[in-house]
Amino acid sequence: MNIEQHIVTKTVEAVKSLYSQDLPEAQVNLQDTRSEFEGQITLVVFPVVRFSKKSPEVTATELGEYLQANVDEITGFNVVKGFLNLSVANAHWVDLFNTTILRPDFGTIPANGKKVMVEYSSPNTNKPLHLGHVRNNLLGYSVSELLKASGSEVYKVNLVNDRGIHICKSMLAWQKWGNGETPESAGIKGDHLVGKYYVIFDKEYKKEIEALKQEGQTEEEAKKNAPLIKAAQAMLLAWEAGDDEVISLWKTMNTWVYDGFEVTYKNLGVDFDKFYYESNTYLLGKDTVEEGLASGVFYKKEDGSVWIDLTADGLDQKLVLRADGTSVYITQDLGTAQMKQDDFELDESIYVVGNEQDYHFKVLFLILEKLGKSWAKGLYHLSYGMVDLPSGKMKSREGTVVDADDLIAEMVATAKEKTEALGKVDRFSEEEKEQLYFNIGMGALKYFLLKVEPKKRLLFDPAESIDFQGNTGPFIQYTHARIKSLLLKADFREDQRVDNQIPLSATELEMIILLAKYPAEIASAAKSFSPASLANYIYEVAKMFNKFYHEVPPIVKEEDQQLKQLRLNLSWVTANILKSGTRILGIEVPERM
RNA sequence: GCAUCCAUAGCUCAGCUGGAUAGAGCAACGGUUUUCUAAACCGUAGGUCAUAGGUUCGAAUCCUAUUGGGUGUACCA
Repeated sequence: MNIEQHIVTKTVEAVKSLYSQDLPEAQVNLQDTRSEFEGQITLVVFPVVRFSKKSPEVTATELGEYLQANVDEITGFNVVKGFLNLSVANAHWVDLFNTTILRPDFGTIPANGKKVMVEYSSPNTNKPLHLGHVRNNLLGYSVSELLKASGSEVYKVNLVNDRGIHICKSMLAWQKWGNGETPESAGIKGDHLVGKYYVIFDKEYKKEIEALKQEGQTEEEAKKNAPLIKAAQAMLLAWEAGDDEVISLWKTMNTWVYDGFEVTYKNLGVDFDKFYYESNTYLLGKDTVEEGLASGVFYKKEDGSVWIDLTADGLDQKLVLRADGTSVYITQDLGTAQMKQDDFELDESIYVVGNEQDYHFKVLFLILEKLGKSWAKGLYHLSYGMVDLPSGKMKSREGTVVDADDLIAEMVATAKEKTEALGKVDRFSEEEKEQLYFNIGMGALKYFLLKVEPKKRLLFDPAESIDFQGNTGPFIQYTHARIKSLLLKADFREDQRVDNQIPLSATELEMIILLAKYPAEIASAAKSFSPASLANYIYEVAKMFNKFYHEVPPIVKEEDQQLKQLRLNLSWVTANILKSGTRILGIEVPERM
C-alpha cells in the first residue's frame, strides 16, 4: 500500500477515534507540500472541520499528533492555517525508490484487455498535408501510444477521403493543362503535383466566374454555371458510373498522392494498422438507415428523404438519406462506424478530428445511441483546435498555408544551424549528424505542437522559428543526452541499491517524489486523451534533473560510493522516464548531442 | 438568431475532482564554466486570472449574466 492511501485510511481512523465521526475517504484531501514549508505531504483539514467541530488549527494539530503516533513513516508535522504538513521519513522515500522506481518495468502498466481504435490523419487526396494535418497526425499518433502505454490494445486507422468533387477538380485540371506531367517528369513530390492542379483549377474556375459575371450573371449563378465546375461534376458522375478512363486517371493520381504522403508520414514518424478508403465506404450506411426506419428512430418525408428529429435533445432535424436515395456524409459515417465495430469488436473508438466538426460528431454519436448500439457509449471525438497564424487562419487560396514538407525541412535545417553553432558534433560521422539534426528538428516541432492542450487553438508564427531552449523538445533531448554521457563516464551499474538510511538533499527528495508519479501521469494523460499533460510532466522531470545536476558536486568524482550510486540511480531513472515518455510523444532522444 | 468552445505576465503556454502568497518558457536586466555537455543553472522585474454578480470557511477553477474572439448551424465532406 502506498503512503498516501495509508494516510487516508489513518485519517479516517483518527476522526473516528478523536471525534467519533465517520469521515468519508473522499473528504481526505492530500496534496504535495509546497516547497517553502517543511514536509512532503499535506492534508487539507478544512473538510474535516465539519466533523471535528473545532477550529482548523486545532483539528490539524490533533490529526497531526494522531498520525505521527500511528503511522510509522511519519516523523513530524507542522500546521499552517488549515494545512497539516506531514514529514515522511527519508527511509520511506529511499525504500520507495529502491523497490518501485528502480524496477526495470517501472512505468509500464499491465494490459487492461480493452480494444481501442484511434482514427486520425484522414486526409483528402487532392492536396499535400499542411500544418493543421501535422497537428492531427502527431496528436493521433501520440494518443494511440499513450493508450497503449496505459494498457489498451490499440488499432490506428486512417480513413482516406479519396473520392468526391475535390479530386475530380485536380484530375480535370491535369487533363486540360497537364501535358502528361508526372511526379518523375516534373521532379515534384506526387501530392504536391496533384495539389498544383487543384490550385490551377481554382484559378481557372474563378476566371470563368468573373467572365460570367461580366455577362450579367449573379455570383451564385456564375458559380453554378461555370463550365469547369460542370465538367468536374460530370467527371464525378462518370467516376461513380465506373468509366474506365476516369477511374484509370483517378487511380494514377491517387497513387502519386499516396507516394507523397508516405514520405511525409515517414518523416512525421506516424503509422497505421489499417487504411479505410471512402471509395469503399461511401455507399455504406444505407442498411443502418433501413434499421432506423424499421425501429422508428428515423422517419421518411413525402419526397422520400429520410430524417431524424433531434430537437428533443436540443439539436436540429437531420437528414440521413437524400430523396434520391444517395448517401450524405453522416450516412457514410454511420456505416463506417458499424464496419469498424464489426471488424474489430472495439471497446472504445476515438476520432481525432478538428473542432469544426463538433456538431457532426455530437449528432453521429447520438444517432448511434438512439439506434441502440451498445458500443456507442465508447465513441469519443477527440476534438482539437485549429492552428492559427499571426495573420489568422491558414487559407490555401491565399497561399498562407504552412506546408508540412516545407516545415519539416526548415525545422531540420534550423536544428543543423543551431547544433553547428554550438560546435559539439566534431566526433560525429556525417550520417550521425544528419540523424541528430533530424531528431532535434522534429523533436522541437513535435513538442511545440503537443505541449498545448488539444482543444485549445494553437498559434504558429512562421517568422519566428520554434524555440530550442527552455520548455522545448531539444531541452528534454539535451537533458537525456547529458545523463547518458554521465552514466557512461561513471561506469554506471544498474543493479545496485543504496541503504535506506542515506541522507537526501531537498532536491533529491523532491526528485524521488516527482519520479514516482510517472505511472500515474501516464494513466491520467491517457484518461483525458492528453499528450500535453504528459509533455508537461516530462518537462518537469528534465528541469528537476538539471537543477539537481548543478547542485551536486561532480558525481563521477564522488568518493562516497553510496552517495555516488544514489545519484547515478536517480540519473538513470530520469533518463529512462525521459526516453519512454518522449517515445509516447513520438520524439526520439539522442544518446549524445 | 440558435448551438458550442475559448479568454491567465509584453509573447507562447501550465494550473488535477474548488485549497496556502496564481506558475513555467521566451523576450528584458544581472550573475554562474581551472568541476561530470552553458541547448544548462541561479536571481531581478513583470498579473484586477476579460467584466459584474452568485455559491462556499475558501473561486483562475463551479453557476448566472455581459463583453470580445473562434467554430458550427447544407439533400458539401
